[in-house]
Amino acid sequence: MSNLSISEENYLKAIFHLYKHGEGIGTNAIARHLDTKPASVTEMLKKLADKKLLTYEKYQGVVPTRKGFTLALGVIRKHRLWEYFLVEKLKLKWDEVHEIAEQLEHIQSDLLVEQLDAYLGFPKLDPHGDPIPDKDGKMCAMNCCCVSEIKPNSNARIFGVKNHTSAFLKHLEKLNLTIGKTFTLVNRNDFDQSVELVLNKQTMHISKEVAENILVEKLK
Amino acid sequence: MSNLSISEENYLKAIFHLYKHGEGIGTNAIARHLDTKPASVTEMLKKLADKKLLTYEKYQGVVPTRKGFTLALGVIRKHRLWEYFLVEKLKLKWDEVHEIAEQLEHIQSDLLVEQLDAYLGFPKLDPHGDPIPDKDGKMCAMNCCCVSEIKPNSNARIFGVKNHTSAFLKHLEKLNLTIGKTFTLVNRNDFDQSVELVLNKQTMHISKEVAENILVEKLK
DNA sequence: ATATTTTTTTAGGTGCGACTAAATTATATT
DNA sequence: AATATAATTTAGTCGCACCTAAAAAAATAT
Repeated sequence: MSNLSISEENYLKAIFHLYKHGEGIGTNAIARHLDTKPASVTEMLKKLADKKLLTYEKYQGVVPTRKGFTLALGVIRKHRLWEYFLVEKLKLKWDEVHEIAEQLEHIQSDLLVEQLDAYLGFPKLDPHGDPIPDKDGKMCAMNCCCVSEIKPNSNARIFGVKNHTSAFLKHLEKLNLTIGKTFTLVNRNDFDQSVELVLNKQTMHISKEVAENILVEKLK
Repeated sequence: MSNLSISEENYLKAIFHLYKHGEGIGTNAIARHLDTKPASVTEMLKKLADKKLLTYEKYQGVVPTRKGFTLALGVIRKHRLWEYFLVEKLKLKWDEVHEIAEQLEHIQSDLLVEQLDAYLGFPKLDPHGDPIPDKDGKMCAMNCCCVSEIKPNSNARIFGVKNHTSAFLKHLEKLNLTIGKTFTLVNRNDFDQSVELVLNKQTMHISKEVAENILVEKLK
């Protein structure tokens, strides 16, 4: 029975995300992700290594083990199920749920999670377009990319977001750039990487920062 | 903004319950309630007194302040709403929800609580018959007593329970003594305070311990 | 290849919430 | 009222998860 503290779960989650985004899992990166200091990370890595949740050698970085992976996925599963619940059942807005789910993801009860999943109808995607791992950690493959990666003159449908902060999501809401919307990217400006797109026959400008954080699936 | 730790919330809750049941709020009693040691309680009482959640003077015991009272009620509200949710929506059994609600009650988000309450239809009672405080801390008055307090030859309807442990609730389930059931108490045995009652035309015996933990409303 | 910068680790400390053992105060008994 | 018992508090520790400052190793630049 591996019962982890909230901190330990958060470390595993952070390491998982860095690993998946191929960002290189350094002490510094983890610290930035968790809003903590590198020295604290080093200590925790030793503890997690003792528990066989990752392999760690001084100065050599970190590799999660299968067990660590599985536990991280379990936390992510809970986070995304709760987000789905909060939006679909409790009618919270997509920019209101992240902080709450950060708390709910640490509730320990397998029974609870499985019943919640069933109650929600085994959803595949959370309100931000992220795939929800099933009971066995499997999740649907994602075939999407950032707006900053698609070519001018292509059509795309908004699939999800990379940034989950309330500020960003509210901004998207204001621009009417929500999940499911389709648009045509008409131009990318070389000097600042901002893009022009047409949505509902209206032309709009979005900054590089915004473009990098919107995930789309290409159409046709 | 008074943001309490989980420990602090648990102390307030324990003190509230002792206070309400008129059990005398001693360091010892609180420790027993929280499965901790009296010395630890003393320290925490000082901290809670500093935060004006109770008044405390050495060796003189404790009195919760209005603020402490309100915060305790808030935690209890959340506990009971979550229990209701777990049973009514997720279909957990009444003996499976207490532990989980002990965790969920510490989730911090006013918005979440109010939406949950609305989603559940503003329930007045939780699955164990305990009243759920509303937004303002008001809850319906309870007019019930223990089976150990009613007289032979009276009819009663089961209203709730005092003991929330899984063991006790499973026991009741087995005896078919669940909320809403009505019975006639036919006799109380002097030597062990056990009682005989008739439910669905069947006579059954229940121990003093069980009788003390079943709440009933008297009929006719 | 050496020097500089960045990253990572160690050493030593802090606050929280628990603990044990010992001292103190309150309560009950005779 | 004196004494025994029970409740409470103090004093001193501990583990966890964080911190800062300084040392060590790795990466980068010259």
